[in-house]
Amino acid sequence: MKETLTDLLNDSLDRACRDGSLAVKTVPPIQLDVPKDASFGDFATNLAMVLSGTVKRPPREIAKTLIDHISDLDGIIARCEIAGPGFINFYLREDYWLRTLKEIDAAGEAYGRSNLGKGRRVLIEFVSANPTGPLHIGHGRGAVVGDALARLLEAAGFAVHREFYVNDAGRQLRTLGCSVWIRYRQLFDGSVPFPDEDGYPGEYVIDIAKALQRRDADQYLGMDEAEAVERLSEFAAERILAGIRADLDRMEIRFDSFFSEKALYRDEKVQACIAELDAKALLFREENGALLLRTSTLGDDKDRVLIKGDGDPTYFASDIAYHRDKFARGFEQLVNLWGADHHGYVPRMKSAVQALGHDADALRVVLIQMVNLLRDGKPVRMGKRSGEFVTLSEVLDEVGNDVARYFFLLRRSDSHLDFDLDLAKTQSNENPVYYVQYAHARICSVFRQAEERGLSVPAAEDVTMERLALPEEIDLMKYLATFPEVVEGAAMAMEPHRIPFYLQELATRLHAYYFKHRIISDDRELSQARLFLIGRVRTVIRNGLTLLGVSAPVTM
RNA sequence: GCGCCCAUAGCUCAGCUGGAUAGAGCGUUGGACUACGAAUCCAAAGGUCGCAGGUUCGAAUCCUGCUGGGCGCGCCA
Repeated sequence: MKETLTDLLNDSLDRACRDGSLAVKTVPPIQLDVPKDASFGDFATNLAMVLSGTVKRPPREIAKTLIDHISDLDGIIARCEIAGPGFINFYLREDYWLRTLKEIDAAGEAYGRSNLGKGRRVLIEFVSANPTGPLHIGHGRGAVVGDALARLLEAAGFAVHREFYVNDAGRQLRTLGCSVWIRYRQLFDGSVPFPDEDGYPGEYVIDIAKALQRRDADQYLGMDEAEAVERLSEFAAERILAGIRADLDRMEIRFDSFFSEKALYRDEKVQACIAELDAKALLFREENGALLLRTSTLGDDKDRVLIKGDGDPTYFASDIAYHRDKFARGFEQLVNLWGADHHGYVPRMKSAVQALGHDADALRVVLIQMVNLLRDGKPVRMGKRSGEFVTLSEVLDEVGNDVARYFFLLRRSDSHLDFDLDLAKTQSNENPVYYVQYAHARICSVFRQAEERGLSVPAAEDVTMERLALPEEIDLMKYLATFPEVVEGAAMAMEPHRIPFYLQELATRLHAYYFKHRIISDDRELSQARLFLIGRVRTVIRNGLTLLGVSAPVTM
């Protein structure tokens, strides 16, 4: 309906220009807002104020002209008012909102979806945790936000591909191999020392060594160290990756592909990428033999090394090759979720994207800030190398998937998050998760009640919807009508947290309505109308929760 | 030293591309179940939107400077 009004305004502006009442050369984008204060109408526009600069006439006068030129053929506007410095406030006919209910009824699960993305292919890369240890809570946040974002983009009409980048080529993996190697030998000879630095001390490494011993006994002991470390690191990475997949599976996060860094080298894609950049004359060599990319001309602070003086490629080189491959696979828009501590890497990667011949905006990076795990109000220490971190799977054991997901999605992803384990575990009103779920369960309960009393809800066209005229009812309908815009906005801004906020507000309105008015009464016609209304609320809550990957329970 | 992010109620945070009297949850205080689930609802108290300038019809939002906090600045990954 926002579009309908926008059209009406555009039309009015057009008409006013033609008959000479307004001299506007360039039409500004029309902005329509839902005012915070309901007394300012259902929608308001600042159009007159925006125009007053170019037209050189007082805003209120322009507003008057615009209103006079509106032709509301469908009769959706009850009245318009000029307010304050020159706002035009629109008051829609109340029965107009009944259309929203029919719309939701007709669309069902599809209500809120749009074709904004026009099927454009998007690759969203997230988690991408190194296969050197189990996922921790920070990874969990990235995983959940990435998944919700993917769902949002799908809802907005994009063709989304979810990818996990596996860093299986770097030094970290070798370090892991060494750690397992030492733990493995310790199983046979307790005097073998574990290094103070440069190793993964975690308990899970010992488990891996034991598993290796169970499978292959002592067959690595006599092996050449380099070869043993190589084979052990592979074994360990596979095993850890399997654990990561199990965690993701548990959160119902599925990837379309796992992309191996090692494969980039194996398939000589890094070399091909460097050759392409070289052909574009974007590379230069320094005295010591290092090869650099001229990123400084593309928005980065300085030029970056692709091949080191010793001949080895940098991580940056393989990363460029990786992104080149993403484009080569036909994705027009790339979305990366990175830990916020990598923010300095963003301009570098964007300049690389430009070097490959794409627009800098073809890559969008969503930064995920740190998570502080709190227990008893105190932060739980989680040194990466201390080995005593709390794993994601332990957190899931404690609080469950719904709660974990909701907590992660409750804040903007680029701000710090305190994850309060005690709060997350309380099954009470202090826990925000249940508020929305309860609204859904409550509606389901009313429907069960209705059924018991032999009350069924007829098809939309047989419901006497005009019986819905209470302020709380109109209010609910208006709010339901904004859901598609909220989804679109959240998708385009890549801010999933807007959805929980919307749902919370919707639940508030539902609870308030429920408390004040009876749904089921002796008035059969009224009862059916009200059931129809809360049925649509249920649809929207369910659709919203689905976008978050949180369940919508029928009972609690 | 340079760069990025943040600063809003006692606490945790929203505030949609600048819009009208800055919102929510928790906490505090006081109310509401013989009717559809009280995991709920209603009400009150609580703010110099870090500070100082600037841009304009209009600024929590944009610009500059400052203060305070987080994080980056490898031929590491």
